[in-house]
Amino acid sequence: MTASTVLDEAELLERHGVLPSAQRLAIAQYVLRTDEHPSADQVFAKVKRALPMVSRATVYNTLNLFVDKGLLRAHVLAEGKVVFDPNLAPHHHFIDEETGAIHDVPWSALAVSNVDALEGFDVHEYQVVLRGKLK
Amino acid sequence: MTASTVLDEAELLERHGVLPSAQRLAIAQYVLRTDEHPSADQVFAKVKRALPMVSRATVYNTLNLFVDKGLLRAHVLAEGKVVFDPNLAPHHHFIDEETGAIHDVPWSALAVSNVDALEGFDVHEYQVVLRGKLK
DNA sequence: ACGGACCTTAGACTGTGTCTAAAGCGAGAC
DNA sequence: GTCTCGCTTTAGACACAGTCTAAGGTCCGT
Ligand SMILES: [Mn+2]
Ligand SMILES: [Mn+2]
Ligand SMILES: [Zn+2]
Ligand SMILES: [Zn+2]
Repeated sequence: MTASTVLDEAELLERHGVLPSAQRLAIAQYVLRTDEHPSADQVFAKVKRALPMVSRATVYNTLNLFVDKGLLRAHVLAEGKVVFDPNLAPHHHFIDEETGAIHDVPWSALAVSNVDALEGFDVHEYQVVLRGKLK
Repeated sequence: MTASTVLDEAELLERHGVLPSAQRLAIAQYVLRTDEHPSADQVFAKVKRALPMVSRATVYNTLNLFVDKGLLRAHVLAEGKVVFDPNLAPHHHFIDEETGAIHDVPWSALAVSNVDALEGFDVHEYQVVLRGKLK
């Protein structure tokens, strides 16, 4: 994986109009592959292990750039932090009330009816947000 | 309304185990009747008009107390602020992407199927969060 | 080499929410 | 009527997420 992974990440960034740099690649290699829904400061902590001199501002700038360029989505699902999600397909979220962990729920696992018929609202996107404990 | 409204609020607080004070009543009279989904600092701004000496700490303490006592629900629907909602019945939320305004969507307006059959998740509550523009 | 565009950096700054320590208040006890 | 004790309120300090600024670094094209 290693060498070809980095090349693939560079290509992916370029295809989305993002010039690859060492910092952007290090951030991409973690955040575009995780299923942890990390916050910006969690990304910062992870990336510092691979690239100790990276700055907090660069991590925030890069995550926001990735969102703008369509490489990542940002979600607000709990108090106090935005989380980043490389899963670009529509899906729902389950939040473990005991740990705060966020789990993806496939779009096909649930069905929401009547969205198009809602009076007065022109809905661009929606998701079901579920809370509970793991079974 | 006015005089009997205050009495009703005091009774409501007492029934939920909250000792009524002038500050708590002033906060209750706004936040338990609004449909604006205000943030704590929006509540603070409103309540200061009626009770100019009220402190920010009291507003935060009181809103959290109301949530603990089941008079209010707190929601995190956008970055950077918790909003408070006196509508205790299950319902969904539509967020106007242009203004950030939050609108209630009645539970009966949508139907979510298959929640109970989700593998691995013991769901305690859920809601649909919709974003778009007003029609 | 040089210039210029773009990127990264440290740290200051802002806004939301919590905590602390001291003062205020009010319903009984006397 | 005053005391007292628990509860409430207050101002401001504090903690943390996120943004901004100003300065310096990097990468190319010439
Ligand atoms: Mn952002
Ligand atoms: Mn809270
Ligand atoms: Zn997700
Ligand atoms: Zn609501």
